[in-house]
Amino acid sequence: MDGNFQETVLNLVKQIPAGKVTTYGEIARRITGSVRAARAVAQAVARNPYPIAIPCHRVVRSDGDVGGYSLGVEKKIKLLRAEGIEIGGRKVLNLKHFKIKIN
DNA sequence: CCCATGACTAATT
DNA sequence: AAATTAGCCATGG
Repeated sequence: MDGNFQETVLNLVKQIPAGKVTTYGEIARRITGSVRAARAVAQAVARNPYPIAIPCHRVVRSDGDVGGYSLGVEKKIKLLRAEGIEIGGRKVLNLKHFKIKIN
């Protein structure tokens, strides 16, 4: 198979440290050079086979909304809170503060 | 190759 | 500030 895109996405996600987050768009930008593939990135992480080992719960929306999660949004919020990320409603507070760029 | 789908985004209302 | 809308792109049928 040639599914290099998903593989690349998951490899980048693996590099996000606990207590930090990034956005679908940032990952897209890192891979394609533009934010336009953000939706494709979401597709890739949505099929993440190992949700805990590969911390896709640390990928959120650009507007601060936590976005979705294969094991349920509530679960995603719990995981993020457990890592010290503050969340109000469905949004990450101070996103700017926790957001990081990937190498 | 065409068409539908979705864990998105930026802009507009 | 919340809701809508159009645009985009990697998959899978």
